[in-house]
Amino acid sequence: MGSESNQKDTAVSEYDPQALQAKWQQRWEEQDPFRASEDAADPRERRYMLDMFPYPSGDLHMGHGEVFAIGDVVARYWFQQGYNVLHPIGWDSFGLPAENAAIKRNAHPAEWTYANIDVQANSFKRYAISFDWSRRLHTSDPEYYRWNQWLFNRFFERGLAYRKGGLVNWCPNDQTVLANEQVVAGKCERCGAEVVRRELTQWYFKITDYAQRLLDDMSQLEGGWPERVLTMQRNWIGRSEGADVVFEIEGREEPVHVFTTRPDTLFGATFFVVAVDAALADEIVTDEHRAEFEAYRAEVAKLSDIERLSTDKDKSGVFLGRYAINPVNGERIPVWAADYVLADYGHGAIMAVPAHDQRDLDFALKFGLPVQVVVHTGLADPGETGEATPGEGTLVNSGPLDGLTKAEAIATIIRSLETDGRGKGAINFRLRDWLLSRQRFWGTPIPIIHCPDCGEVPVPDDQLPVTLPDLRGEALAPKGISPLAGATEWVNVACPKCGGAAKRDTDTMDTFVDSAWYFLRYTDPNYTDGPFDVEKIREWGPIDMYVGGVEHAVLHLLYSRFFVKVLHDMGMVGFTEPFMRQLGQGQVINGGKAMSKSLGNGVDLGKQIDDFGVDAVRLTMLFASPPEDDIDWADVSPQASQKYLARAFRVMDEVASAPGGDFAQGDLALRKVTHKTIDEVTKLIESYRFNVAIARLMELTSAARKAIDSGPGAGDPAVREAAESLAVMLSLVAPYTSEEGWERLGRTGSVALAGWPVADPALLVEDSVTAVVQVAGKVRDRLEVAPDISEDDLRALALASDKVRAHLSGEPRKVIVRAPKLVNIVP
RNA sequence: GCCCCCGUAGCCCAAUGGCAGAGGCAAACCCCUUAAAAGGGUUGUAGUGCGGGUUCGAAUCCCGCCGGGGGCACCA
Repeated sequence: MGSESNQKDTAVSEYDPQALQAKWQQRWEEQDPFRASEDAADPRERRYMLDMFPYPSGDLHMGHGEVFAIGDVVARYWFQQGYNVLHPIGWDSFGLPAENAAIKRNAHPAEWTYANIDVQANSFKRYAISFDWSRRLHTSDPEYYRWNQWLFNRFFERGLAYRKGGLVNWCPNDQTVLANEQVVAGKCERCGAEVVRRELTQWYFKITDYAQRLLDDMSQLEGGWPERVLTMQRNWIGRSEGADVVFEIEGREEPVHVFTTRPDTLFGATFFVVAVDAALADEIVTDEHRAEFEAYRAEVAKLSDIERLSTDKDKSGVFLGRYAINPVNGERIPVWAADYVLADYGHGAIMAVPAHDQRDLDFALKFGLPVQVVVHTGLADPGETGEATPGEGTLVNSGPLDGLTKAEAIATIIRSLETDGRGKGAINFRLRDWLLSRQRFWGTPIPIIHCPDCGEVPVPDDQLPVTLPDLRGEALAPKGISPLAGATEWVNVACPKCGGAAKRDTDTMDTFVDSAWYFLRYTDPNYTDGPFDVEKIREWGPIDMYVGGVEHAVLHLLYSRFFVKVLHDMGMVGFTEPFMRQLGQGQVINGGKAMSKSLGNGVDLGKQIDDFGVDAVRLTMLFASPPEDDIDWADVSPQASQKYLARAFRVMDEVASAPGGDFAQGDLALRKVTHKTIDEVTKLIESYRFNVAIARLMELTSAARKAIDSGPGAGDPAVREAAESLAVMLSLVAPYTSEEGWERLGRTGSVALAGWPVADPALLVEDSVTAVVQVAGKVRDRLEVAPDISEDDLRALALASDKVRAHLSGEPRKVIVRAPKLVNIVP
């Protein structure tokens, strides 16, 4: 090939992203290059890369664009490294939006759902994500949700699924109950409506049985999960250590337990508080006080959660006319009902120690209850100041505890309580059981039949799945009870046990049940003998990398961890944690704000792709910032990304040597750049620092550009080496550009499976390095030295420098040498 | 109120105890062009939010503030 520019101009092709997409998407469709192998004889090590599966709310949006780009880099890197990679995709396709759409269009939720899934699947294919499409699943398929029901039955058998009545969170907008985790600051996590409390009988999973293990097993995740997510889970589980103390209530046979983290302050308990909505309050209130109590209870019930839980709200409560007996000193203390004590934490009742607890003090001062100091902290009397003293100190007014420190007193009193049978050391969790019933249609029917004679009877496994009846349009409108209740024919069945007339449970499961185990089914989504093939999970699990949004830090991730522990106890999986590593990506925002319809600042992923091409959009997402940071689309330039890709493409396209040449004959300077880049990019990808990795690829591209234009020229083997390495490394980010470049380089087969380049250590060694010589921290000279120079030699060289000596008068006090890069002389 | 993370150039971000700048955007200038676009190239600007401290040496470690973000929040 000649070097005349006119000849070059005709040879160089235009970089046309849309044309490349059409060409290569079709080839990949034919070649199916990312299929995971189940062949037991396949010697490749297995890796499981999982993206949080999408909800089919419409087409893919910018957030999907980011999260799947990140996951795809990891998966494609592993493919290049020669692993047998499982990188599946499916849809979390049960849920409310489908139902709302169906009501509006007088249609079935499935129509909207599966139409959206098709749209998203096509977008994923265009977006060039390296999925194994053969493992696709949808949670709304009866063949999927049948296994939700099967698992429910197993949980039920083990006492881990149970029904109980109680106050629950109710979303008046969605007309359904919510789990604790789905209530954020008193509002519905999904729609933002203010949540109210309702008395309902509902199904729960007993996640609290696993609270301690959920906490303990986090040690397996340290270093693999973002610290932030682990902290959030710890907060959510909320373990506290203390004691259970038994109080007699005058006139009640059964004593009452309270949980306290401060048993040392037991002598300072001057009153007793029961949660106003606890059954105990209703039971023990005297006739004399009942009217007042009921009025108060009604008033509290009217408050929204937000008002009720607001910290700066005035304390309120009523005296119940009863007295409790302090077990350590026999004192009679009045029993009050108040809303600052929660019915569903601890035992729904507390001993109040106003001197050392601010909440109790506020209450005591408001109602004129006594304040008794039992820990001398050196601070002023809380009864005078209104400031409780919860800190360390010496016990006083506490009989046998006097003179002890807080820690000593806690240990002593617990021992003493245990001896007397009046209490014991105890641990309490903030975590509540997982409420899983939902009064909505588009979900998994709870496989229980209510029989007047046999009670709650699970639908036998061989009769699963309990499929949804065919309801559509108006029949799905929220009425406060499940739409399934209206399907009379469906509801009325024979009891599986006695054959008598019975009714199906009409609630459906929280969709978080669907997502709590879907990753296990990817190993064989068509498996018919169980939710997943135990043998295949042994091969693939646990998941090596899980990529998704931090918004699921407690919900989905906690539930999945719980499920896997139960499955472990059932002997179905060999591990106790599902996700060994987790990468939580930030959000894509625009102009400093979350994208929203009301703000009118939405950016459409499809439009971005139309304008700049898939590769440029992916590159922009990954180059903008570290994965976990938010990306402000107003700060980035997909246009610039496209320009870079065109530049990279031209380098590959202009290589003038034939494939298979001897790189060793190539220009040494460029070869060193190439190998240094390979080395650094490898480390950067492995530490998920994709933005920096891309910067290195840009440098390599510039170096190759220079070599072509003003160096050894396009025919030099080093230029080919640089371009081929670039094509492979860039393929993680920009698969279309790389495929085309690879083909232009005369290479055959998909670049995606070409194999990751390996840096030659011999080419990573520098001939010389610049050593900086500082005097009192200021740079005074630079020396070119051998990289393996000894400390002594470098010290001698530095001290011999004229520029250095000019700043020295006499002998230096100290010389610090860090060969080969730095000498600091302290005069 | 408590806990965590983050403040580096006009902007997005590198540098994890050793020369503050790798990369990009924007800006300015040059080459190419009849011209423009495209393309190629060159260049600056910050002393790291503020104040202390540790150290031969601090963006980096420690303490206290300021600003931004997040989590928990009447959990006994």
